Amino acid sequence: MEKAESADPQRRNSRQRHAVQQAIEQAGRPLLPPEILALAQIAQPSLGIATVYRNLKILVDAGEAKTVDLPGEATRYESAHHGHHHHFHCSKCQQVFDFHGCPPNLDTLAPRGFSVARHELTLYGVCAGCNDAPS
Amino acid sequence: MEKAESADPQRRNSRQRHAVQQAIEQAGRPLLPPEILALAQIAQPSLGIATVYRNLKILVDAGEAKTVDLPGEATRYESAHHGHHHHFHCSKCQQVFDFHGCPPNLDTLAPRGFSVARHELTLYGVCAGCNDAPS
DNA sequence: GTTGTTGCAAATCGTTTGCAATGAT
DNA sequence: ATCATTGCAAACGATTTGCAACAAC
Repeated sequence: MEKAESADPQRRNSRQRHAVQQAIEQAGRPLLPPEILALAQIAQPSLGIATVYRNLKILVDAGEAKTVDLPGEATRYESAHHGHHHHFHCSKCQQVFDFHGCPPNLDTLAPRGFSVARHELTLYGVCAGCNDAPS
Repeated sequence: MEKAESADPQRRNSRQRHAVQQAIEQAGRPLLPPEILALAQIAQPSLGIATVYRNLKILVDAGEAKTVDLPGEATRYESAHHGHHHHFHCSKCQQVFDFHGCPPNLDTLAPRGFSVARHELTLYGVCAGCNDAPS
């Protein structure tokens, strides 16, 4: 029910965490945990999925990574260092694209008394590639 | 991986499906499956959670209901007949609120060549109630 | 009577956690 | 040496599915 800020432990530089971070840092798109596992295992073959999840949580808490949630899909993770952007989900190829820029004055949309800290915008439609494609 | 449009069966008017639909139709906010179960069980006490899920899927496919996905939370369901709106997620009380109105020209944000059919906007912050509350 | 639908329990999927072993400081 | 971190397997919560009984047409 709560965030539990209880004195976080000292962080150590594990090879595993580094491998996980590298994976999401180098990917240009949001990755699923199994994809991250596969990528990170290139550097750390013994890596397990539980450790991937543990480190993803740590990285997200540390502001190094962000979660990307699309309806009906498992949570993806992406670097938090790739600037502010949003996602476009192509209904044809099911791929997720980044796009930059976002509407101004989003905070004025919330009901009075509400304070807006963050927003998430996702566009759905057909990407350029699929718009071209025969069918 | 695919939607499977394979000749859907004839639908019959089961009391259970009706109860599920009534529940989401009458709620003014997105509901969790267990909440829907509880509401629908008022009319159909024998109703089980599996049937709730089965009917939610049917209703969503039929365009009667919509899913509301928030990061880290289970999927909620709401009526598709309550007009266009977006969601505000309070980081304190974890409740989800509807708000109407949305930014103009959202379609111009997508990269060139992309066609925007739909959009989803979620604001995160603290709701009026929690902003007032002592702590 | 046919066949969509139900309820239950078991199964599945994504994610988390207990624990003893391991590694970074 | 200390204590964060790991790998594995078991546990977990949300959702799905097999199946025999049931109900809508």
